[in-house]
Amino acid sequence: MSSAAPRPPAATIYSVAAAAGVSIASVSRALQGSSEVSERTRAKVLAAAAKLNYVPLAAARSLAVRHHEAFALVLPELDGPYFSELMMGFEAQASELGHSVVLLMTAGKPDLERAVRQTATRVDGLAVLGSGPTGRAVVAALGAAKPVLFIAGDDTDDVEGIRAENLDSARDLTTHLIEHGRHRLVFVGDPTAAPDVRDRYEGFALAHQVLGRAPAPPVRVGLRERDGIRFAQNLLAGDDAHGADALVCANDELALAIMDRLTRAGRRVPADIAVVGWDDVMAARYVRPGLTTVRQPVRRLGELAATRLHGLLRGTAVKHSLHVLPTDLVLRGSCGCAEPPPSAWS
Amino acid sequence: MSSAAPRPPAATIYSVAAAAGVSIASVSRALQGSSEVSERTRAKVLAAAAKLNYVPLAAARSLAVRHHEAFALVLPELDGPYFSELMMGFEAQASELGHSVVLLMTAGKPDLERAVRQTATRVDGLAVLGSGPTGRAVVAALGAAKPVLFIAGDDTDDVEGIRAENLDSARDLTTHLIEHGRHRLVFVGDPTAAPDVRDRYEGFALAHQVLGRAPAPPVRVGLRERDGIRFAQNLLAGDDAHGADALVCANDELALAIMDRLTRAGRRVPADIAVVGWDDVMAARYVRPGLTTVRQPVRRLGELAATRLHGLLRGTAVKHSLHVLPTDLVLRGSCGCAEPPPSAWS
DNA sequence: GGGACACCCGTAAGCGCTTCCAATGATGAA
DNA sequence: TTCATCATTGGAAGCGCTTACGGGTGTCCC
Repeated sequence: MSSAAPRPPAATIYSVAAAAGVSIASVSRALQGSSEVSERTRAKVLAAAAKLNYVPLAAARSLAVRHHEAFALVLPELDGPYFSELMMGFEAQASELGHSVVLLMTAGKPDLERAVRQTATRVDGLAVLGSGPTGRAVVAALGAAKPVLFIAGDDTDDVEGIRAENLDSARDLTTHLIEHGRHRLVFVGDPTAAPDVRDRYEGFALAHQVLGRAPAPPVRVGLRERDGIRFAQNLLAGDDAHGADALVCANDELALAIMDRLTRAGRRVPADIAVVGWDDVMAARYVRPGLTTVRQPVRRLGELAATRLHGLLRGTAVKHSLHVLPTDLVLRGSCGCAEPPPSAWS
Repeated sequence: MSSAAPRPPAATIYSVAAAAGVSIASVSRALQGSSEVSERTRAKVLAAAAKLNYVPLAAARSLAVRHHEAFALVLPELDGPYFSELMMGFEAQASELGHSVVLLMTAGKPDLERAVRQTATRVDGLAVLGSGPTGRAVVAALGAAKPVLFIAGDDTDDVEGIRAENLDSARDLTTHLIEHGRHRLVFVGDPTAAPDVRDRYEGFALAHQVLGRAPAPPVRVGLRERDGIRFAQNLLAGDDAHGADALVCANDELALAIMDRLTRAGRRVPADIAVVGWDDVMAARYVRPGLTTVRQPVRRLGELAATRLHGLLRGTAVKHSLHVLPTDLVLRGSCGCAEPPPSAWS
């Protein structure tokens, strides 16, 4: 049922040196592109390395040079375009800077601290999405042993943070809804769940206040599809958001699920009730009406995380200068705007 | 403009040993949970380690134990639920098996071979999505230096492969469409692009052949949104898929984009033309009509990849036993079936 | 009370790589 | 021709950790 893995012993710098007839120092120099080797030697080494299929051992190098050339990205999960984009941006930039990225997912991990520590052993720094439980666990596990960066979280004394703009866009979005003539706006999402959501609700409230209106308290639900379904059921049953004519949802996943349920139950969007979200996920432009939402520069956020970690490591980079990236409103049909024609569709 | 990073010198096993008043061997033993230490010593070591905020150096351990406890996952990109799910499954299982995962994205990388080699230096084995250009590059860069596993690719002499079932589900899906009374089915996708797509077209063809019909040749387009848009335009212009009353698309992204464009142009789905896809992405159940598709056990594919890599490494696991995971048809409205009621909706 | 045995623990030898330092040979100047 | 100079090279130390190996306790039994 099982067959041995007869992998030949891996080539080392010694076997390459022997094959090339030079010292290991020369092999190292030739392979690192140092100028201190003659062309002749370099050629011999390269040939030997190729023949032996030599893959140097990062562990040995790391030990010698005393760093890893690797970053960790720790995410709660990886569902939906937000995480994908973030990760792609991070990986691209890290790679550009010469770093590998090791990934750690925290959802469903029984011993988070252990997982964090194990990851931390092999990287120079970690970027963590959110400063919530995950973020705290990371800091708890690591102390200040390695640089940590919070993405879309609050920055604290010992941890830096970067994030996208939320408050202003929330205010604009809410104001936009009010200008559509909506009177009873309800925010769907839990402001205490994440700084992102907190800021969005704050913007929502602000838009009301400048008009001398009182914002309704938020309906505290999670960010996932299932939370939206539950909320929609409650709304239809008359329990939540009574009489609302506009729903400002904390993200698109929520908004999409709610819109779907409402529509199926005969409510018309946006005629009876407007629905908007955040993130501009792919599905947001496929539903009818298209979902009005806020596009976040998520990829850039990922890139910035890698860049900043790099800076932190090298001691260049101002400490605790929170970076905030701008966002864009994208208006589609669900807020009451005219649906853009197909040709302008993107 | 820049401030130094005054990170104190990291604690090592030596500093912990000194602080605990024991030898480094004892520290190692205590931290590894070896039984060869007294409770007293273990407690002292743990306390010292905690106080010093000790994070052991994986590089040093790797060097000593001669493996990395890490796998690489090599993906072309990370857009959409397919990749996310795959990665989540892979990471979860790898973690379960005590491995870290380092991620390598190949899209947009100028020097792929270099990137692969750099990644390979720090892992015990690599899982690669697809046996196409990316897969070949990996094998080229590595030779047989490390175990490599192709996910959803062809397995070759030196590389193992795992994948989801495609041919049968394609046959079933196609047959289902024919049973709905469709006569002119067209396959949208390029069978030469990936083994996945190849098998899907093969199943498509098979379904025709058993009924004594001749399958139409595939319309060779890519798998992305933009490819779907272009195809839809051609179809509307009468250039491609002339007279088709059913479109079997190589994936959901394509199907969704096509369905959207067609609907906007006044074609009724499924009345005028049925559209089906593969993957069961989130958006597939939000569009109206719901997209009939094939659900792949993508997460399990990721898990299996990690498990198999682990087996390969330990020499347990049969070589070249291609694993094929079963798939499910999920019937929604776009093929002509009655749309399931909300309560049965999932 | 002495020997055998467990049980812990410290010593030291590497793991594969980088890099400082000294040695070598070649080259040019005197 | 001789000596200083330079470009290359090899020797060797050391990065932090694991793990035989052997030595030192304490315990138990005869």
